[in-house]
Amino acid sequence: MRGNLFAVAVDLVVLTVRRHQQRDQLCVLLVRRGERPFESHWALPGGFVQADEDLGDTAARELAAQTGAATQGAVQGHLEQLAGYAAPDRDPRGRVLSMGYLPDLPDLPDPEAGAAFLPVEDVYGLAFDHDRILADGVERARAKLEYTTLAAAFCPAEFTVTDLRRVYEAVWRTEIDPRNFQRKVTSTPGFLIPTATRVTGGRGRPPQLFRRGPATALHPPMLREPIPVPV
Amino acid sequence: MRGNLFAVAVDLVVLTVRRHQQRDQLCVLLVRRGERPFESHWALPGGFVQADEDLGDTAARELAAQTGAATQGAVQGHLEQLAGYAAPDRDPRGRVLSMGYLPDLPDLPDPEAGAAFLPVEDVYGLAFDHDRILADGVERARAKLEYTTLAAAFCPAEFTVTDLRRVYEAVWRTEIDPRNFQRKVTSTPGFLIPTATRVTGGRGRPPQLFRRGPATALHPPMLREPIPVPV
DNA sequence: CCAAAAGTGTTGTTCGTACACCCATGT
DNA sequence: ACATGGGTGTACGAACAACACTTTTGG
Repeated sequence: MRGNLFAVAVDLVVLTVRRHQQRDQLCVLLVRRGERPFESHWALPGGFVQADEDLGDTAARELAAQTGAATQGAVQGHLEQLAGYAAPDRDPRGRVLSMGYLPDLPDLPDPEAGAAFLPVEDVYGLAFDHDRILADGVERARAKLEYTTLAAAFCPAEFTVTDLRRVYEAVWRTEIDPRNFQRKVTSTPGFLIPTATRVTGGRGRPPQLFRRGPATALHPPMLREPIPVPV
Repeated sequence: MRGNLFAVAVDLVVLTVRRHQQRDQLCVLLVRRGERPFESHWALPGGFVQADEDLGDTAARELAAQTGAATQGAVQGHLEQLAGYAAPDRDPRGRVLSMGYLPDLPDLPDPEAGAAFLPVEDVYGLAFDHDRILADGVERARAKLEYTTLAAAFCPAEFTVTDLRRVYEAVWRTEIDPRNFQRKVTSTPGFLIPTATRVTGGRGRPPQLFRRGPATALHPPMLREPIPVPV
């Protein structure tokens, strides 16, 4: 069998929306490397594929290790492959191919020591080519908000339409008309399930609380820009 | 460095539209394997990543080897990564990770001996997990017709609106209203460039001939189904 | 003239945007 | 009362489906 031999790794782009510097921001889970190369640099969590593992197995195992094993069951089937990265010089130790993975999962617990959620806008200089993998993951997540119900996974178990809108606004860095957004998401069957309770204590009219519905696709999709008119 | 070692390969899903059994059909380039395992089975063209090659380099090299080196220059930058496949038992020789690639290229010459374009609908039982890779490639190509001008790459250098429509119909296995299709594609700026010549010899009114324009995106996209109403 | 294929005009519907307006609560 | 945020109604426009209709060739 011709060809060079590679170590194969999986790197995770774990995204969430957190309040940072007085606004909701898209954040990514990073870990501080404890060994060379890139010792003490931030990096995406990940690890090598072991014997008898498929890529998704490795991704699920690493995800459970980083975010608490409790979520492992719910994680299966919600891991999306991003792309493969295999530039000859991407790892000084030798040839390593890394597969990027993007998990779609509900709101996450706070990270352990040595790990943190940092706003993607402030992140530069990650280890290896992780800046690139992160950029691809963010772009994929942005695209998925358009045609899937992924945004609801960034919210807590119960949330308001405004919470959901803030997810879109944080991920896309745009402003969305609250009134049209309301109609759009509440009229999509299976996206949001109303609960009996309402929120109290806020300033205005108490909003309705919703849970995630069974729908995964958005038809028609949510539009990201005010239509790029082709003239 | 922990983890198992893999050979890394690239497999190409080279698609084209050809006339087969009296109708235009989406066909894929396959090669007959000359060695074990899966000797004499059909397989996707591909090969192993060599030293100092990145994945795209390997894909471009294999593509040039299979379709004639003449196209190599035009091929750069038109290779889209599909996904990585690394099931532990996908290759009996040992652990092999394969990256699928989908080239977007203009109409192709006839294949060499030992290779053929076969209708994707008739293809089963390819070597390794190539049935799966093919299915992923076909689905990606179908999706790309919606929002890119890829369909024009399946046509000869000069083509009619009807030629272009037949590409959509062959790839999507649907029927499209010729009149609305005409308006849609001719009104998208940069998609089609009219030429001075017209076709003669056909049965009805001679159609206008077009060349591929510079546009790569389709805004708004071409719709694939009569809108899957969510009720 | 007639059939066949190319191409245009028109109408109804769906869906998004913009924005006026009403609702329900805290202060 | 009034500010604040939640939520509804409505008018306008863009784009698509459906299909009648005109144009231009070959037989």
